[in-house]
Amino acid sequence: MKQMTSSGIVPREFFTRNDVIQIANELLGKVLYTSFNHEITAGIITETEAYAGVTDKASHAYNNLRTARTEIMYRTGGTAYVYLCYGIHSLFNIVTSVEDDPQAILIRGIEPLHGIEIMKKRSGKDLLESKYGNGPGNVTKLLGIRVIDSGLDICKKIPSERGIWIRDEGIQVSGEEVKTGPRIGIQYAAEDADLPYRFQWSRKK
DNA sequence: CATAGGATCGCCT
DNA sequence: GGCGATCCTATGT
Repeated sequence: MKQMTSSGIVPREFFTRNDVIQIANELLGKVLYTSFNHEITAGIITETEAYAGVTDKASHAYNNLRTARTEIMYRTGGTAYVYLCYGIHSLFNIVTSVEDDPQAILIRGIEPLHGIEIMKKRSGKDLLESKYGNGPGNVTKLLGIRVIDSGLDICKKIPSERGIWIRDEGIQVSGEEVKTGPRIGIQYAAEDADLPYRFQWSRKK
């Protein structure tokens, strides 16, 4: 499908498809941007996990659970869903499918691309190695994403105040560089714990 | 109202 | 490999 608009912003139709597994796979190599207080940072998406809606025991929306927190997951594809994990980390997800079908993708890793100095400041590191973008808590730390950003529309570029968007910059991801496996930290999800819904991209040198 | 536990991370041994 | 940090959410009384 066409994923490139004139601005390069990944459009709504990319996210509203009813196939969260496919979208999680296709997000690898896309570039995730944030603009907070006019500070723009970006990273190449390297790891994702799919959460497959009301029948997925690992999903916050399992069994059609609706609460103040999960209500965001019921919005249209292309909406940001951010929540606090272990009282410490903000985890960033992208809602997929259409309204009232709460599928989502957790972004678990980025390779820092733009705004390196800002990311250094956020991480407290003098040297920003690419591995510092590994892990969902580290993604939000480097990009500055917080729980208050839950509900943002990521299908339009808002380079001021608080904005999140994704661009297709033509980065090629070959299938053989992508590892698929079970999701992390969801042992409670019983028979769904072993589903191969995690996608990791290791770029060849 | 009380309580248990989590889609994690980094430091410690 | 183990563990503490840290607080919101969901559930049950």
